[in-house]
Formats: sequence, C-alpha cells, structure tokens
Amino acid sequence: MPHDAALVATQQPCHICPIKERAVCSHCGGDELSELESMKYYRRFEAGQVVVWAGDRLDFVGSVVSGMAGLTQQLEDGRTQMVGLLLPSDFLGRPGRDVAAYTVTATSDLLLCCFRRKPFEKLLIDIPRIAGRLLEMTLDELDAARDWLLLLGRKSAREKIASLLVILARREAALIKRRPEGRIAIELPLTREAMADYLGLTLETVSRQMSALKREGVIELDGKRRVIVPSFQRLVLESGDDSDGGPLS
Amino acid sequence: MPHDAALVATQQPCHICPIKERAVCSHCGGDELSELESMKYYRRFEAGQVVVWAGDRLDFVGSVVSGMAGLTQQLEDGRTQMVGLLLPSDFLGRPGRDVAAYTVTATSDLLLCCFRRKPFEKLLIDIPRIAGRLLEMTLDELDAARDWLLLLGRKSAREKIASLLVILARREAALIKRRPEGRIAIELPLTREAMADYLGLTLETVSRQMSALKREGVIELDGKRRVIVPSFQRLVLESGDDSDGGPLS
DNA sequence: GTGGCATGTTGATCTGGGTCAATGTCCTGG
DNA sequence: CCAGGACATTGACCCAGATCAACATGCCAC
Repeated sequence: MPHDAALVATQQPCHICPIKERAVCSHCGGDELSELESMKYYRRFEAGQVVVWAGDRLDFVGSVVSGMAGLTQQLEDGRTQMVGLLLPSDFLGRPGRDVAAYTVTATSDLLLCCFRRKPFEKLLIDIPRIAGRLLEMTLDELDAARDWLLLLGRKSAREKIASLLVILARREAALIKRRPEGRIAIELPLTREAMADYLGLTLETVSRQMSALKREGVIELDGKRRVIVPSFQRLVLESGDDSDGGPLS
Repeated sequence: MPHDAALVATQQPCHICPIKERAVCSHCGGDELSELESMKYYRRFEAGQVVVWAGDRLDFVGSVVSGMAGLTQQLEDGRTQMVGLLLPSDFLGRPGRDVAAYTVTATSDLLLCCFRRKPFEKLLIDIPRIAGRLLEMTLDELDAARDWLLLLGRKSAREKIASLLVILARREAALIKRRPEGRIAIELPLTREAMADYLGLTLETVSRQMSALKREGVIELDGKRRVIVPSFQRLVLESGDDSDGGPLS
C-alpha cells in the first residue's frame, strides 16, 4: 500500500503561502521569514501513502500546507485508533525527539513544508517567536485532544459523526477566517474506515449513521467524499455540545 | 459540595521541594529560582473541593506539589468526562488565557505552588528556560492525551482499569526515578465515579471490573483506595499495550 | 451506640454498537 | 466493453457494558 518515496515539489514563496497566518512561522517577520525560507523544502505524498511509521527515525519537522494526514496508534492485536488529525497549518513532528511516536498517513494528497529537525531545533532557541508560536499551537492541540476525549468517552455514534463534520467545517472555515453557518459544503477526505478510526467506531457503524443522518435530512451526500449540510446549526445540535466553537483565533 | 475558600499554606523553600526535578521550574538555576521563590505562594484544597469552574476567571497558574486533581468536561445533559489528571509536578492553567476551559476538582487533598498569571506570563518571555520546559511538558501531556484517546476509543473495560492502574503506578514511580516491577502498591485517590469519568465507563462497570481483577488475583484491595499488585508485569499484560513505558525521563 | 449520608458492590435486564456476511457502486486498466 | 479490486452499504444476530434497582459498608455527628 505505501508508495515508494515522497516526491519533492516545487516551492512557493512564503508571502503567498496559504497557511502563513496560522502555521509555526506565523509570528515571524522579515529577516526571520527569509531565514526560514532559505531552509524550507516541500514534500508531497499521495493519498494513502505513509509519511512515517511509528518507531522509525524522523529527521524532519514540518507544516501541512494542503491535504490531510492522520496520526495513528495501534494495540498489538491490530485495533487502531487515530490520535491526531493534521489539517493545513498543523505541525508534524516533535522537536527533541528523533523517533516517530505515531504512524503518520496521508488521508488525501498531502503537501508538507519541511525543515530538517536539527537546524529547526536551533531556530527554536534563536528565535523565541517560533518557540512561542509552537507552544501556543501545542496548547491548542491539547485542547482539541481534550474535546476528542469527551467525544470518545461519552458521545453516541450519531453525535460522534456529527461532531467530526462540525470540526472539519470549522477548521475549513477558520483558514479563511470565517465561521460556518446556514447551508455549507464539507470536504471529507477520509474513507469510512479512517472516520471509524478517528471516532472509535467500526466502519459499518459509521456507514449506518451517515445513512441515518442523510435519511433524516441533516446531511446530503455529493459523492462519497463531499457532504452538504443544509443547516449548520442543526448539525451542531446533533453533535451534542452546544458550544459556539470559541473565538475566531 | 464545593467548600468555601482555598487555604493558604505555609511555604517550603524550593531546594527541598518534592517536585523540583520535574515541574516547570526544573530547568532553572540560582537566580531564576530565587526570582520564582519570591513570587510563589501555596494554596491548599481539600478532597472534593472545586479549584475552578469551567468558564470562571482564572488569574493564577501553578504546579501540583502533592495530591491529585481532575480536569473535567461536560455535555449539557450532564454526561461527564475527565480530560486531564493532574499529578504532582503537573502544571495547571494556560498562559495567555484568563478563563478556565475545564472544571478543576481536587480528587484528594491538594497542594498547589502558584504564581499570579500576569507576572508568570512575563517570566515566560524573560526566562526562556521556563518557556522551554513548559513546551516540553505540554508536548508530554499531548502524548499522554493521545494514549488516552487509544484507551477510550479501543480498549475494553478491563483493559481500561488495568491501564489506569499502570499509569498511576508509573507516575508514582517516576517521581522517585524508579520503574515499577514485581509486587507494588498503588495509591488510588479516586472514587469509583472519578475512575469511571476518567475511563469513559459507568461506576458500576468500574466496580465490577475491579472485583473481577481481584477475584482473578491480578490485584488485591487494601481498603477502597489502595491497591496491591502482586505482579506488575501481569497488570501491564492486562492493560492491552505491551509498551515498556518509555524512557525514564 | 444509632441515624443518616456518601460511597461501593452486586444482580437482573436492556440496548447500542460490534461482528459476520452478502451485496452494491465506483474506478481503472486492458 | 468488461473484469477486478477498493470502497461503501445493508441486513441479521450477538454481546459488552449501560441502566435500574437493591443492598452493603464505613464514617461522622449527635
């Protein structure tokens, strides 16, 4: 299943980068940005390709520019749980750690903006803005993980599905600094199996609940990988928590 | 249920602090440490007391010196999930955020070493060692949250209980830089209900599984809140994952 | 002591989601 | 155009853990 090697892609200048407002580099100005620009390189992965296996050496860190990847953990008997979902602007890899703790798989075609790990660790010391932004992002990720704990521990299958759709809609909207409402479309670059691994369900249950939500008019399907939501409010209601999604940070 | 006010406790000097090797302050030396020492103050909470409610203003941050606290999240209909377990040396509060995102409850008598939030945020800028250590701790917490996702998403009730005991044993041992093995005792400063909230189960299921593990000799109970484990290896086996618990960091 | 309350255990029953299995729907390559 | 494989849907049945309920234990206040 895993393809051969990652492809190197043509580089884009930072000032037209779609994630420049939210990635690790987002607090950097002129000089710092040109230093980063001189160090960065792109890597591309096809949907389904494995970026790293848990336990393998990982000598780079990077940001998701476009596409989506899942971090995945397994019990010896094969039970699989997704433990991280990397969307555009999210950070991959852990400074100070040379071995990947989780298997990373591209769930859709994926473009990464990478730095070799060692030089990046030096930047963390030299440029406090980067370390500061990374701390902020890590704290955000921890908050997201905690919402996810609530989802896995206490929500019903239907609420889980609705919650996932809400999360994807919010993340998609945040990139263009908007807040989802009314009738919206959600890109769903995940197989039913990947959704099941994210939600702690089986793929059959995911399929059944998707059908049920469709039958009841909460969602419409446009192909398998695109969902139309007639009323975002209704979807949020189905997700169990009525929080408004917090500030537009 | 929540008691009146938090008690201020007599302060201990940093050099005899039981968590000095692992807390946010652990990378600090002479001058930095005396600066911290001049700013710190202790707060004590009794078992069951609420430290902050989600949504309330929180003007301090701090480290758990002794005892244990749970971070808790709720759906409107009352379903509750613990989303963080604060053990000695763990950090409470988020720099840059003035409102608590989660309800924090002392699950046993709790001693906190606190700093007012604003001055602490200044320290994060002035003393990079502190920011660095906080990043490291946050990354560790994120890893722990990810193991917890696997637990909630994919483990059976019995594996969940065993996993919780393993986690507590490892954390207790780490404080004195040891690794648990053979016959050990585990302090369990949690009610069955708190355990259930941690594990995404009902308290009845927790009770039943504890009884089952006892019946089969995996654990012995010494009162309700102390567990004797005849063979730590056996317990790890029951927990589902056979990882060795990683390096003694 | 004894009454009352929090906490914990155990039993009987129910059910949401898992498991196993068949079938459907695209794609893609020849 | 058709064959084959990945992905998805649907049905029938089952079981781990939830729910509802009774009872046990310990502890403090009086």
